[in-house]
Amino acid sequence: MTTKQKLKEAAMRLFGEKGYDGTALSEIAKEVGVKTPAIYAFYENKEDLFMTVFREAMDSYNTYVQELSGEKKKLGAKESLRRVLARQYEFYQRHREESVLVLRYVVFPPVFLKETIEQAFLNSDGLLTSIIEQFILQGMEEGSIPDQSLQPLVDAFLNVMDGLAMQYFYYTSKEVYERKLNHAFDTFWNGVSS
Amino acid sequence: MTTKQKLKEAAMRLFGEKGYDGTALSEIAKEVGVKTPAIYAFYENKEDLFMTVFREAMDSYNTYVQELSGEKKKLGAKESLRRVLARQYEFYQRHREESVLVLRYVVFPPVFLKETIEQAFLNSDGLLTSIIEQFILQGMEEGSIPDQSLQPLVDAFLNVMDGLAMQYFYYTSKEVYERKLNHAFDTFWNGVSS
Amino acid sequence: MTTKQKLKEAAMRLFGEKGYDGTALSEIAKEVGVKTPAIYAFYENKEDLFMTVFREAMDSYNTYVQELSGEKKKLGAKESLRRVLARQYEFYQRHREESVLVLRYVVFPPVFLKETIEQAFLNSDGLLTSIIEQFILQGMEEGSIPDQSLQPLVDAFLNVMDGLAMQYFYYTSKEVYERKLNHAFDTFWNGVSS
Amino acid sequence: MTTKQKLKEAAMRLFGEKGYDGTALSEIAKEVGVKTPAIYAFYENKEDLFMTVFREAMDSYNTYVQELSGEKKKLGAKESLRRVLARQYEFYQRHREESVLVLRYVVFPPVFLKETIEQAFLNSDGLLTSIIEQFILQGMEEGSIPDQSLQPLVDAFLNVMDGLAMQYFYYTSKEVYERKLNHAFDTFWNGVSS
DNA sequence: GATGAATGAGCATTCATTCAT
DNA sequence: CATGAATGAATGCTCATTCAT
Repeated sequence: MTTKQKLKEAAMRLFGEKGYDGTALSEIAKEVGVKTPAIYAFYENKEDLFMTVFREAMDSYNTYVQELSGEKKKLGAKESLRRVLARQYEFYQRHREESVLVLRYVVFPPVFLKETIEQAFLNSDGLLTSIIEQFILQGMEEGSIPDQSLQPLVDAFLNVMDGLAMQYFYYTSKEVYERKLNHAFDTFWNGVSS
Repeated sequence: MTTKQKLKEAAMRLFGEKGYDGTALSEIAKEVGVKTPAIYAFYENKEDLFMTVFREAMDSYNTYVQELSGEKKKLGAKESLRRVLARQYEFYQRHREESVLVLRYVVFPPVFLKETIEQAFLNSDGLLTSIIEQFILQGMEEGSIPDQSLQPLVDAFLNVMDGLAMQYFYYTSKEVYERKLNHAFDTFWNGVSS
Repeated sequence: MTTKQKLKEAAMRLFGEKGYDGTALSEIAKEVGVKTPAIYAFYENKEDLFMTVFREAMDSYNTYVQELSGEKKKLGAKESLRRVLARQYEFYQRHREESVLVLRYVVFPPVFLKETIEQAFLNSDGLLTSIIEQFILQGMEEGSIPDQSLQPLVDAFLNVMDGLAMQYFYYTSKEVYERKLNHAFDTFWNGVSS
Repeated sequence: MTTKQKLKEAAMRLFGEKGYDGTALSEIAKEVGVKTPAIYAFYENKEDLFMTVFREAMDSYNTYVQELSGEKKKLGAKESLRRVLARQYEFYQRHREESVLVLRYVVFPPVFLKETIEQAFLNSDGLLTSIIEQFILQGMEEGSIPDQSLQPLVDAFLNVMDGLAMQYFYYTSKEVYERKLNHAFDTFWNGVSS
């Protein structure tokens, strides 16, 4: 793997773990086995490295989420919605570094990123919203969800997702997390389908 | 107000907004109208100042939550649970700085705080759990919640709370947030009570 | 003498000798017997230190020049003009560091100083011009200088001064310099008075 | 034009404008449209590039001056001397970059150049002196200059030249400069011929 | 309590230079 | 010839911290 790629990965992990200000370029370089100035052969400066890495993580998350919409017809609404949570969980597990980074900086953006990130977040949020809407509409068509206005259900589901996002990062136990995921979803579905 | 108090407040806000590493003692001092070394008259060092401030924020949050349990008998279970969310929201609004700080460092603790914070969090979490349990039991006694095992409902409710916590910090609009809060709770209660 | 003062003097000499870019703050600090960051207790940054020092040198030169005009009546025009050169020479000798600095940066200003310096130079130049004018007028009144238009003589005298300024810095020998000064002035006066 | 030649020209301009320490090799390379290490194919290091360029500028100036001596018989002494100034002026205009460089580093040589430059300067100065001497002697033979010792007149003329050199770099206006040149020379000639 | 002076440690960044390709 | 990758050395600057006053 190229030095540039390795720098990106080290940066991803360290920026995620210790934050932008808490991560020295020298640490990133050291992890890659290179001296600090070598970074400047690939990135303009610390901010550039961070932004590159952050954008990539964000894109990776968005792509992951977007792929859900391709599968809508195969499953019932309930299973589709559960799959959304499962997929989010899968992303956290397979791309832990990206997840941490995205979550961290979406909730606590450094000043110089605030605007860019809000933009990116609204984008991603809108995408997700429309996917959820489709699944819920599907549920109404199927009859598994009674006819009612859409927004409350979408809001509730997004709330479940956000709650699970936070919990993923402070409940380290797989079992506990999966239990919480199931309980949250079951209660949600109960509320939606009755 | 004493310098010490003023330092605590400035530190609270700045540590919350810009993070531990992103906040220089000189900034805190400047906000208070004092030179940096003056801080050392009250706090051993940066870490000490941070810990003091963090602990206080955490305590403030815990106290706020704890006060809920005193009121259990006056209201029905549904209203009591809704009040929990309302109270959390109230805390965010009245003590925005404390909220940001607690949320930020519970989810992303700096290395030197990891252990302390996990302890504190488990504590707070346990407290909250038992309060929620009581309200749900009350609901079962009242008949507003069908008999069933407790944990799923508690997990679901805590998840609603966590979701709302995150959302408070990235949806800045009051109206949007309140809508999301109501929709999340209504769906939860629908799922729980049916 | 205070550290601040000592810093200024070291900066004056080093900036004059080795230029702005050729002088590291660490050198200045070292000469004063202090570590580099101590500089920041007194000056905002390198540019600030330089500007302070430069402005002071410029002021010092201007003051020196200005003092000439107070003495006009005591001497004949010829002696007064010769005294201007003598006084400039005296300034170079007594304030060698200031001289070098002023000359260096008036002729070769760094980009960030161009404007400020041009301003300061025009100021100083105007001052000097009017002093020379007075002495020449005095010469005409006395009859030592034939009536004629002023500007050619002023231009010629200022040119003598500029030439001597340059020569001071590349002819290190006192004797040679003084000879050149006398020859230049004598020829000038010959040209002016005939 | 060859890369080597282009490098020399870029170096000439940049070293003249911003000084040796203020000019990065990368800037020079960028102006030529080449990467920094390419420079090392032609020059041993920065110093070598600088010295090459400086020597060339110095030679160019010397050659220019030397060419004056070939023409001595065609004109009267006065016109010949005026031509020296005109030619110097012409050189400044046609070879502005070279002029700046020569002037800058003759007056303010960097440490590593001091010796070389003093040598070169004395050489050039001697050359110029002997040319001026010839013209003045010619004037005496012609009778346009009264018999007298040579040195004062040579010194005075060189002073005029030096003054004009300095002024060329801080009076940007062509008209002003030409006026100053004429006034300086006329006064000089007046002084010399009477 | 509070401050001015000072510092050690560290950081982002620049730059001249090297070397394999 | 020219470049990409890499580095050692240095630079300006920041920051937490100390200490005498």
